[in-house]
Amino acid sequence: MQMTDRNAIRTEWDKFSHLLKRQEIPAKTTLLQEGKISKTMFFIEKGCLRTWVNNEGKEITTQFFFEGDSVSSVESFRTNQPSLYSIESLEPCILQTISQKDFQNIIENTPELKTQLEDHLFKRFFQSQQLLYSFLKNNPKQRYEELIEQHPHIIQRIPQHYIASYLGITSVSLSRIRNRR
Amino acid sequence: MQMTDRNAIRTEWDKFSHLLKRQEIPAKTTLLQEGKISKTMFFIEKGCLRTWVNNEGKEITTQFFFEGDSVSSVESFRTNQPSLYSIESLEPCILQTISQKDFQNIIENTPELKTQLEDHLFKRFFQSQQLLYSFLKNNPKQRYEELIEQHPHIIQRIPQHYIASYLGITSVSLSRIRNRR
DNA sequence: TGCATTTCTTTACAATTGTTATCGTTTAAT
DNA sequence: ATTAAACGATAACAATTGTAAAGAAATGCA
Repeated sequence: MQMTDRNAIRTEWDKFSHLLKRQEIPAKTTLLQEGKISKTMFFIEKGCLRTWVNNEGKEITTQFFFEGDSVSSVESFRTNQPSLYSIESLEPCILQTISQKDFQNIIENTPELKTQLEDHLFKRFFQSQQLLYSFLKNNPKQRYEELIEQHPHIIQRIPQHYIASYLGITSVSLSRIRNRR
Repeated sequence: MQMTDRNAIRTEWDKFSHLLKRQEIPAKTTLLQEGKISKTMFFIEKGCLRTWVNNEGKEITTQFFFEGDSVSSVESFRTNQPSLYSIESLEPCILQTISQKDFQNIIENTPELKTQLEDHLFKRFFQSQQLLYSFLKNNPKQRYEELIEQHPHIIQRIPQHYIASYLGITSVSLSRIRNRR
């Protein structure tokens, strides 16, 4: 999964701002390709990103990220294994980036941040589980309504066909759900 | 989510076997009720357990555990929050149990084990994510075939209606999938 | 062994979803 | 401003799933 905890970790990282590099990218820019090893972590200053996996030629979006979020292929970043998903911009973005090497140095030499990172990962784990439960408990319509309730900014900002795959359905089906009743 | 990493953590824990209590329970025994705070971790010596959530009166099984697995409501155990699911035996079991207090003492005083626990949690996080991807990528039939391939012992040992809810479908639908082709 | 419970299958029907395609509309880039 | 690309809605049809009910088969316990 990815890191994303608005304003929580980011503020701590400001102490190491000299290790950050500013980067501007247009929309639809690939920051990490599925199968490659993640060597960079991104902080979103402006814009939004998504992660997605290729499933038999079709793109499935697995997560969205916005201003204040930190994004990387966490497993790949941590274990040097190939990433299971791609990271891509959905809008023109301003990013701050840090290398894996610098990141690991900071973590190893700052116990406080290490603890914070572990707590952060634990929270992400918890959220991932909650999302899984939503698939077990709810049908597509219910998941869509849950998304409206819990993450209205996603509905407002992201094109629907990305949201559809994020919900595990086709864009046709999402359009039907929206225009029912 | 729950801990489960056959023979990995367990062997380390043998050093603290004097803190473990042996417990024998019949099938269908509730070890932790949804909404309660988890104060115990279980190691399965013999038998199997499941975790499940209540969804509008219907039970949805979220995970299965077997010999060598360690089981607790990890989030509840770690944060003292009410558990989101129940833990229940599916067969008569022999368990070894350790209290939250003893567990935390060991973790805090054994850096090696603390690191091991964090790695373990990271792996669980990764698995939880993989499972989520399976829901995004595959239809029920594909998920069932994936389960046969990756966890055949579950198919062999667990009644089908539990497996059905674990796959996010009804037992009727699973029966149909099995008897197609 | 016998009985009760649990488990699995099957049927019929309604509802939902996937697929493919078409067609406006909106958005973005030059 | 014009053109191309992206996006969303809709239709028709096949396939899948949920629901409710009934019954067969397997299991567990007295």
